[in-house]
Amino acid sequence: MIQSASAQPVFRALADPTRREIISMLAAGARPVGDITAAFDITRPAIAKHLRILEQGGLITVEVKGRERINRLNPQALKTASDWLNYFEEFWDERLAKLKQVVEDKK
Amino acid sequence: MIQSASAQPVFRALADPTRREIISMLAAGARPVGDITAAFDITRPAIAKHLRILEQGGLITVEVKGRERINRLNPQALKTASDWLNYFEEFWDERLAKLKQVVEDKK
DNA sequence: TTGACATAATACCAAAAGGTTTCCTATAAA
DNA sequence: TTTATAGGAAACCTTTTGGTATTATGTCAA
Repeated sequence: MIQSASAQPVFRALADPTRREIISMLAAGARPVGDITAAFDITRPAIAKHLRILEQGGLITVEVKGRERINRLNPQALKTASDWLNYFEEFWDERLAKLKQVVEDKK
Repeated sequence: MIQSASAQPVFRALADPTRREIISMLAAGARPVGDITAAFDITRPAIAKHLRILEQGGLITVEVKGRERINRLNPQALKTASDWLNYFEEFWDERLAKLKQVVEDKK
């Protein structure tokens, strides 16, 4: 299969539940670091580390605005992971699997 | 959003590149531990650990057959991760985003 | 029944991950 | 022009991760 070269930082970013929650949060709108920190029980430096990993995976972009850093979801990066998984769609989708079977039987 | 309770072991399993390669390999057919080990540059115990993590994530099932352990892909588990990601589809799919815009404008 | 084979189990190690506290810097506001 | 606010940076700690080597176990085959 075509193994996307940039899949690793994306899957790495998605591996942590806190980071996935941050993604869900940012889907509702861009937020500064402080807002995000307020929604969790961990310290700001911990959130900052998660944000950096999300940024490395291309999942968020950061816009510096005065003394704030606005974190914005970049959903295109999620597509990288989705594409990888969807390659296996034929294996889990029964309809597709049966169609495949019919096609192969006709050969 | 509906946060699937079982998403964590799946995303955890997907986080490692070796494990994703194993998944790709098993998509072509079930394989015993030795076969999988032969395809990588790491030792059998290392592969065995990866397989256990894949099993914990529900991504593979294991069938003991004599002295062999046949590892079989369980693609349904991949769907768990895919579903999570597809929740955000509207954010990355321009067509959908525009449709959403039209619907919201009509309100 | 005696090897050879497929794999598990255990003990161990180094590095990475996830967190904390403390201190520093830049911007906004009084 | 102080002072409060938003956030970064560094140092440190503990647990998890990904790997190793070694030893043990059950099964097939000569």
